[in-house]
Amino acid sequence: MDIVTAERKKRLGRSFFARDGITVARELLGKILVHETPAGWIRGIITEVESYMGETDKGSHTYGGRRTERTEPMYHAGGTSYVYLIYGMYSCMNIAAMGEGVPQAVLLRSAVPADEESKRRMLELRLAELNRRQAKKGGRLYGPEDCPASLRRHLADGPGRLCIAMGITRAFNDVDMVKSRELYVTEGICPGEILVGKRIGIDYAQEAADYLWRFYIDGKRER
DNA sequence: CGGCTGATCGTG
DNA sequence: ACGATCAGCCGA
Repeated sequence: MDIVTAERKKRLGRSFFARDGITVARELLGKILVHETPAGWIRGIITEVESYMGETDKGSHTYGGRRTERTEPMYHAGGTSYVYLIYGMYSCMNIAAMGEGVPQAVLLRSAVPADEESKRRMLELRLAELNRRQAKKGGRLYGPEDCPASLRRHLADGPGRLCIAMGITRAFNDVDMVKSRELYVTEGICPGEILVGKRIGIDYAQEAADYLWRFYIDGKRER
Protein backbone atom coordinates (compact mmCIF):
# COMPACT_ATOMS: atom_id res chain seq x y z
CA MET A 1 0.00 0.00 0.00
CA ASP A 2 1.25 3.44 -0.90
CA ILE A 3 2.44 5.70 1.85
CA VAL A 4 1.11 9.21 1.50
CA THR A 5 3.44 12.13 2.09
CA ALA A 6 2.64 13.94 5.31
CA GLU A 7 1.05 17.01 3.76
CA ARG A 8 -2.28 18.44 4.80
CA LYS A 9 -5.04 17.43 2.49
CA LYS A 10 -8.51 18.80 2.04
CA ARG A 11 -11.02 17.83 4.72
CA LEU A 12 -14.27 16.17 3.71
CA GLY A 13 -17.34 18.31 4.37
CA ARG A 14 -20.98 17.70 5.12
CA SER A 15 -21.97 17.08 1.51
CA PHE A 16 -19.61 14.11 1.35
CA PHE A 17 -21.28 12.36 4.28
CA ALA A 18 -24.84 13.44 3.56
CA ARG A 19 -25.33 10.61 1.07
CA ASP A 20 -26.53 7.03 1.41
CA GLY A 21 -24.50 4.62 3.49
CA ILE A 22 -23.30 2.54 0.57
CA THR A 23 -22.05 5.51 -1.46
CA VAL A 24 -20.30 6.98 1.57
CA ALA A 25 -18.74 3.60 2.40
CA ARG A 26 -17.32 3.08 -1.08
CA GLU A 27 -16.11 6.67 -1.32
CA LEU A 28 -14.35 6.45 2.06
CA LEU A 29 -11.93 3.84 0.70
CA GLY A 30 -8.55 5.48 0.19
CA LYS A 31 -9.53 8.55 2.23
CA ILE A 32 -7.49 9.46 5.32
CA LEU A 33 -8.79 9.31 8.86
CA VAL A 34 -6.93 11.92 10.91
CA HIS A 35 -6.63 12.08 14.70
CA GLU A 36 -4.78 15.15 15.87
CA THR A 37 -3.45 14.39 19.33
CA PRO A 38 -1.44 16.72 21.59
CA ALA A 39 1.61 14.66 20.61
CA GLY A 40 1.01 14.93 16.87
CA TRP A 41 -1.26 13.46 14.27
CA ILE A 42 -2.09 9.89 13.45
CA ARG A 43 -3.26 9.39 9.88
CA GLY A 44 -4.70 6.14 8.54
CA ILE A 45 -5.70 5.32 4.97
CA ILE A 46 -9.10 3.65 5.14
CA THR A 47 -8.94 0.26 3.41
CA GLU A 48 -12.03 -1.65 4.58
CA VAL A 49 -15.53 -0.53 5.50
CA GLU A 50 -19.05 -1.86 5.95
CA SER A 51 -22.41 -0.21 5.39
CA TYR A 52 -25.15 -0.34 8.02
CA MET A 53 -28.30 0.83 6.37
CA GLY A 54 -30.54 1.94 9.20
CA GLU A 55 -33.84 0.86 10.68
CA THR A 56 -34.68 -1.69 7.97
CA ASP A 57 -31.25 -3.38 8.15
CA LYS A 58 -31.33 -6.48 10.38
CA GLY A 59 -27.58 -6.13 10.91
CA SER A 60 -27.83 -2.60 12.26
CA HIS A 61 -28.02 -1.56 15.90
CA THR A 62 -30.92 0.65 14.79
CA TYR A 63 -32.92 -2.21 13.27
CA GLY A 64 -36.62 -1.78 13.95
CA GLY A 65 -36.14 1.82 15.01
CA ARG A 66 -34.10 1.22 18.14
CA ARG A 67 -33.21 4.84 18.83
CA THR A 68 -31.57 4.64 22.23
CA GLU A 69 -28.88 6.57 24.04
CA ARG A 70 -26.30 4.27 22.48
CA THR A 71 -27.49 4.50 18.86
CA GLU A 72 -28.32 8.20 18.99
CA PRO A 73 -25.16 9.36 17.13
CA MET A 74 -26.19 7.37 14.05
CA TYR A 75 -29.35 9.50 13.91
CA HIS A 76 -27.28 12.67 13.83
CA ALA A 77 -25.93 14.53 10.80
CA GLY A 78 -23.76 12.74 8.26
CA GLY A 79 -20.15 12.92 9.44
CA THR A 80 -21.01 12.22 13.10
CA SER A 81 -18.91 9.52 14.78
CA TYR A 82 -20.50 6.52 16.47
CA VAL A 83 -18.00 4.71 18.70
CA TYR A 84 -19.30 1.85 20.81
CA LEU A 85 -17.94 -0.92 23.02
CA ILE A 86 -18.04 -4.40 21.53
CA TYR A 87 -17.64 -7.69 23.41
CA GLY A 88 -16.95 -5.74 26.59
CA MET A 89 -13.41 -5.02 25.45
CA TYR A 90 -12.97 -3.22 22.15
CA SER A 91 -14.19 -0.09 20.47
CA CYS A 92 -15.69 0.06 16.98
CA MET A 93 -15.84 3.31 15.04
CA ASN A 94 -18.55 4.27 12.56
CA ILE A 95 -19.30 7.45 10.68
CA ALA A 96 -22.94 8.41 10.24
CA ALA A 97 -24.21 8.91 6.68
CA MET A 98 -27.29 10.73 5.34
CA GLY A 99 -28.86 13.44 7.53
CA GLU A 100 -30.59 13.92 10.88
CA GLY A 101 -33.04 11.15 11.66
CA VAL A 102 -31.77 8.64 9.08
CA PRO A 103 -29.40 6.28 10.94
CA GLN A 104 -27.24 4.89 8.15
CA ALA A 105 -23.58 4.48 9.03
CA VAL A 106 -20.23 3.18 7.86
CA LEU A 107 -18.16 0.90 10.08
CA LEU A 108 -14.42 1.50 9.70
CA ARG A 109 -12.90 -1.99 9.65
CA SER A 110 -9.32 -1.48 8.53
CA ALA A 111 -6.67 1.13 7.84
CA VAL A 112 -2.98 1.40 7.02
CA PRO A 113 -0.67 4.19 8.23
CA ALA A 114 -0.45 7.12 5.79
CA ASP A 115 3.08 8.15 6.77
CA GLU A 116 6.05 6.94 8.79
CA GLU A 117 5.22 9.09 11.81
CA SER A 118 1.72 7.63 11.93
CA LYS A 119 3.09 4.12 11.60
CA ARG A 120 5.37 4.69 14.58
CA ARG A 121 2.57 6.14 16.72
CA MET A 122 0.17 3.36 15.77
CA LEU A 123 2.68 0.77 16.93
CA GLU A 124 3.22 2.69 20.18
CA LEU A 125 -0.50 2.80 20.91
CA ARG A 126 -1.03 -0.86 20.00
CA LEU A 127 1.90 -1.86 22.20
CA ALA A 128 0.65 0.27 25.10
CA GLU A 129 -2.80 -1.30 24.89
CA LEU A 130 -1.36 -4.80 24.66
CA ASN A 131 0.80 -4.17 27.73
CA ARG A 132 -2.18 -2.74 29.61
CA ARG A 133 -4.03 -6.02 29.07
CA GLN A 134 -0.93 -8.04 29.85
CA ALA A 135 -0.49 -6.18 33.15
CA LYS A 136 -4.10 -6.81 34.10
CA LYS A 137 -3.74 -10.54 33.68
CA GLY A 138 -0.23 -10.66 35.09
CA GLY A 139 1.41 -11.58 31.80
CA ARG A 140 4.82 -10.49 30.53
CA LEU A 141 5.23 -6.96 29.20
CA TYR A 142 6.67 -6.26 25.77
CA GLY A 143 9.22 -3.60 24.79
CA PRO A 144 9.38 -1.77 21.45
CA GLU A 145 12.09 -4.17 20.25
CA ASP A 146 10.46 -7.47 21.17
CA CYS A 147 6.80 -6.84 20.42
CA PRO A 148 4.90 -9.79 18.94
CA ALA A 149 5.03 -10.13 15.14
CA SER A 150 1.23 -10.11 15.06
CA LEU A 151 1.30 -6.46 16.20
CA ARG A 152 3.06 -5.29 13.06
CA ARG A 153 1.16 -7.70 10.86
CA HIS A 154 -2.21 -6.52 12.15
CA LEU A 155 -1.38 -2.93 12.98
CA ALA A 156 -4.77 -1.34 12.26
CA ASP A 157 -6.72 -4.02 10.42
CA GLY A 158 -9.88 -5.01 12.22
CA PRO A 159 -12.32 -2.52 13.75
CA GLY A 160 -10.99 -2.94 17.29
CA ARG A 161 -7.34 -2.71 16.22
CA LEU A 162 -8.10 0.34 14.06
CA CYS A 163 -9.47 2.18 17.09
CA ILE A 164 -6.53 1.25 19.29
CA ALA A 165 -3.97 2.22 16.63
CA MET A 166 -5.72 5.52 15.89
CA GLY A 167 -6.16 6.38 19.58
CA ILE A 168 -9.94 6.36 19.26
CA THR A 169 -11.85 5.60 22.43
CA ARG A 170 -15.48 6.06 23.34
CA ALA A 171 -14.57 9.62 24.34
CA PHE A 172 -14.79 10.23 20.60
CA ASN A 173 -18.39 9.09 20.36
CA ASP A 174 -20.85 11.56 18.81
CA VAL A 175 -18.17 13.90 17.42
CA ASP A 176 -19.08 16.00 14.39
CA MET A 177 -16.14 15.12 12.16
CA VAL A 178 -17.00 17.93 9.75
CA LYS A 179 -16.15 20.49 12.44
CA SER A 180 -13.88 18.74 14.94
CA ARG A 181 -10.25 19.80 15.24
CA GLU A 182 -9.27 16.43 16.64
CA LEU A 183 -10.99 13.92 14.40
CA TYR A 184 -11.80 14.26 10.72
CA VAL A 185 -11.35 12.72 7.27
CA THR A 186 -9.39 14.15 4.35
CA GLU A 187 -8.86 13.38 0.70
CA GLY A 188 -6.40 10.54 0.23
CA ILE A 189 -5.25 8.14 -2.44
CA CYS A 190 -6.93 6.69 -5.50
CA PRO A 191 -8.46 3.47 -4.15
CA GLY A 192 -8.07 1.33 -7.26
CA GLU A 193 -10.35 -1.69 -7.61
CA ILE A 194 -13.05 -1.95 -4.95
CA LEU A 195 -13.75 -5.52 -3.81
CA VAL A 196 -16.99 -6.52 -2.09
CA GLY A 197 -18.05 -9.20 0.36
CA LYS A 198 -20.50 -10.09 3.08
CA ARG A 199 -20.40 -8.17 6.33
CA ILE A 200 -18.51 -9.83 9.19
CA GLY A 201 -19.92 -11.03 12.50
CA ILE A 202 -23.64 -10.55 11.96
CA ASP A 203 -24.78 -14.16 11.60
CA TYR A 204 -27.95 -13.28 13.52
CA ALA A 205 -29.07 -10.88 10.76
CA GLN A 206 -30.77 -13.58 8.62
CA GLU A 207 -30.98 -12.59 4.93
CA ALA A 208 -29.18 -9.32 5.65
CA ALA A 209 -26.10 -11.34 6.62
CA ASP A 210 -25.67 -12.17 2.93
CA TYR A 211 -25.84 -8.62 1.59
CA LEU A 212 -22.57 -7.57 -0.06
CA TRP A 213 -22.13 -4.48 2.06
CA ARG A 214 -18.45 -4.87 2.94
CA PHE A 215 -16.06 -2.95 0.71
CA TYR A 216 -12.29 -3.14 0.69
CA ILE A 217 -9.20 -2.40 -1.36
CA ASP A 218 -5.73 -3.83 -1.77
CA GLY A 219 -6.76 -7.43 -1.14
CA LYS A 220 -6.93 -6.94 2.63
CA ARG A 221 -8.99 -9.18 4.86
CA GLU A 222 -10.75 -11.12 2.15
CA ARG A 223 -12.70 -13.93 3.77
C1' DC B 1 -2.90 -18.29 5.86
C1' DG B 2 -7.16 -20.88 8.36
C1' DG B 3 -9.54 -22.51 12.56
C1' DC B 4 -10.56 -22.57 17.55
C1' DT B 5 -11.17 -20.60 22.45
C1' DG B 6 -11.58 -17.58 26.37
C1' DA B 7 -11.81 -12.87 27.81
C1' DT B 8 -14.97 -8.96 29.54
C1' DC B 9 -18.74 -5.24 30.38
C1' DG B 10 -22.23 -1.48 28.76
C1' DT B 11 -26.59 -1.82 27.08
C1' DG B 12 -31.52 -2.70 27.09
C1' DA C 1 -27.78 -12.53 28.31
C1' DC C 2 -25.57 -10.81 24.45
C1' DG C 3 -22.45 -9.18 21.08
C1' DA C 4 -20.59 -5.00 13.94
C1' DT C 5 -13.79 -8.68 18.24
C1' DC C 6 -9.06 -9.95 19.43
C1' DA C 7 -4.77 -12.41 21.00
C1' DG C 8 -2.68 -16.54 21.31
C1' DC C 9 -2.18 -20.92 19.93
C1' DC C 10 -2.04 -24.66 16.79
C1' DG C 11 -1.33 -26.84 12.05
C1' DA C 12 -0.08 -26.42 7.02
